[in-house]
Amino acid sequence: MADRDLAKIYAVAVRIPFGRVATYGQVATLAGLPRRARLVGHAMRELPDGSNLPWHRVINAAGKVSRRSGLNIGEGYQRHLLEEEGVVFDEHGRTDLERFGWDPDAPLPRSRKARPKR
DNA sequence: CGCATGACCTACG
DNA sequence: TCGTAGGCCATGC
Repeated sequence: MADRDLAKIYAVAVRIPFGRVATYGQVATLAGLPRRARLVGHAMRELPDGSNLPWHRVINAAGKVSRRSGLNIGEGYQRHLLEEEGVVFDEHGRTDLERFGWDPDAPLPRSRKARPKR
């Protein structure tokens, strides 16, 4: 059922740490849905506004914030939220997945090890 | 039930 | 990095 898959997606999305971003494919894979990145997109689209889910931390594989169909919520709203978390965007509206990309192997990089330096 | 669309991804050039 | 092509699947008409 779709609802069950959506629950997995939400479970993964809520795990995205502060100041980090994850791609649809990544979330889908972590949710146990390798080829269902599109489903993640639909899941986000169906998300209510007052949701506690960090949907703004979910972006596409290109490192850019995806544009919702038809009316978008605002000019760079998602980008603003990410910037508030410390995520930096370049002129192309793209972010560095190498630095801000969420590493499932390093859920909490509170110490050294996974240093997002580059 | 079939067709078109979509907050997408991967592969190839 | 970008453009094109193929694929996946839920949702709406």
